[in-house]
This record gives sequence, C-alpha cells and structure tokens, in this order.
Amino acid sequence: MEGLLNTNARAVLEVLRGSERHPTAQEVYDEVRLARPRIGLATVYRILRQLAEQGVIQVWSYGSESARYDARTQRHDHACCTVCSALLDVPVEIEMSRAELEKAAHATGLEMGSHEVRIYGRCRDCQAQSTEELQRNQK
Amino acid sequence: MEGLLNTNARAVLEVLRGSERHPTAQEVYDEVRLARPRIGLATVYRILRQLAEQGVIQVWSYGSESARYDARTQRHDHACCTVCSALLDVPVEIEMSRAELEKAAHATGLEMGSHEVRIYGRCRDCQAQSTEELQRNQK
DNA sequence: ATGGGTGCAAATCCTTTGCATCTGC
DNA sequence: GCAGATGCAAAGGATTTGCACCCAT
Repeated sequence: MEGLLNTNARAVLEVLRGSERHPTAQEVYDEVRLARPRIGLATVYRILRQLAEQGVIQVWSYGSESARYDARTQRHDHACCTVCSALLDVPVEIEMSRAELEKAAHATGLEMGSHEVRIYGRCRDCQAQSTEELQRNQK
Repeated sequence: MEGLLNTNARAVLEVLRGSERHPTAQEVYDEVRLARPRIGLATVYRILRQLAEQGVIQVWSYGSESARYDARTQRHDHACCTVCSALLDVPVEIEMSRAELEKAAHATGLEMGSHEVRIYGRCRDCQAQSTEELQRNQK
C-alpha cells in the first residue's frame, strides 16, 4: 500500500504512525514540516483526505473541535474528555456481543462495517485541575 | 427546567424535540424562524450552547461535518453513515457489560460519565443509491 | 509536452464575539 | 435606569478550492 504513496504522503503517514495522540491537521503540518519544510498546509489536508478515503487512516471528531487523524486502523475504542475534548485510545478490548450489534444495525437499516465504543467523562488531567480549583477556593 | 428558559430558548428546544433527525444549528435556525421570525442565527448558536452546557440537550458530530443537536438526553447509541454522514438513533438498547466499560475507563484514567456505541456503515439510502449506480453502469 | 502533485492565496463554511440596542423589571 | 438577552455584522478558525508552476515521465 505505502509503495503507492509519494514522498509527501509517506512523510504525513510517518508523522501519524509516530504519534501517540491523534493529531489535528495543523499538528500534523507542524511536525511534517520538520522533514519536508516546503510542504503546504493545503497539501497536508489533501493527503489526509486521500489517506482517509483509501482507508489507510481514520478520522475522529468530538463536539465542534477540529478533526483528528489516526493511523491505527484496527478497530478500537475511545475515551473522550468532556472538559478538554482530549480523545484517548482505549488500550483494552471492550467485549461486545456481535448479535447485539447486528440487532442494532438491523434496527436502523445500516449495513454495518465497523463499530466503536466511546466513553465520556473527565480525563485524568481535568480531574486533577478541578481538585486544585476546589482547594484554591477553600483557602 | 424549561420554566427557566425564555421564549427563544423554548422555541429552539421545541424544534429539537419535534425533530426526528439531529438537526444542525442552521437547520434549527431555519425552522425556529417560522415561529420567531426575528431571531438571529447567533442567538440560536448561543441558546444551543447554553442548553448543551446545562445538559438539556446533547451535541454530536461525525467527521468534519457540522455539529448536530439532540434533545433526547437519555443515553442512546448511534448509527453513522460513512457515505452521507447521516446520524441515526439506534432505537434499541445495545446491552453492554458495565464491568467492561469500567475496565476501559480505568485503563485510560477516565472518570466515566456516560458511554455511546457507534456503528458505522452505509445507511439504507446510500445502499439503494449504489445499487442504482451499479445498474446504470451495466446498461 | 503532458499530467499529476504542489504552494500559495483566496474562498467557503461553521461558529463565536463585539457592540449598540432592546426588553422586562 | 439596569441587567440580561438579542440582532447584526464582523471576526475567527478549520477546511477546501483555484490556479499557475514545477517535476517526472
């Protein structure tokens, strides 16, 4: 698959593969520029879109935040922080009954390709921050 | 709860409650204008944001599409069409082990509030459309 | 020389903000 | 008259598009 990609596209993909986070287009751009200083933001957007269309990468979004790109194409689940909008990979498999999923797909008429579980809540950082604020207010 | 809302906010909420779909802000605006012709789009955005902050409504998004608003606040799951980006409510409960969810939350450090299952695939309309195209090409 | 890929700037779309005005109390 | 809500226009941010140019074939 990668054999078909040109130099810029390979550089973008490498940035994504090397990232623990799910970077936004701007973040990918900032980083890919270290390797390819003449690349433009529009090109990064074009490449990201193509990679997504080809199924090489996935696109996630939460609320009205900018889209985040993910080179991890195996199915996996996410934790979304409702405070800071961070999007974290769930590092374990959440077991689900396939029959339940099929039932749901059938009920909506969807020809199901994949699925994702999202858990919503406060991430570790935001928990810590509210604790701090509480303490500050009590002083 | 609604008692606290002013006329515009109540009109917005009524539009949301009366809609089967999850309308975008623009769609809400278009419809609420029938009842309150002098309302502005900015006001609709302000009200939607407030209702969401108060937990009266929920906000969903998929890909880089505009946000969609949902007056159904009970926990429920969604079917996302990967072709046309439609977002459909799953009308049945997808059973999940709470222990599995807690395990996932714990693994990411998230203080879990809620969860959502998303199933991805082609919606009924888009399935029909690709069948048509196939037939057209074979002629 | 040809076609696809690219940088840059401009355009577009979605959402938020500033500000003067209006409204209800 | 005051505080909060609102309309309008402008600003802001994310993403896409137009176009001239460049590069490898």
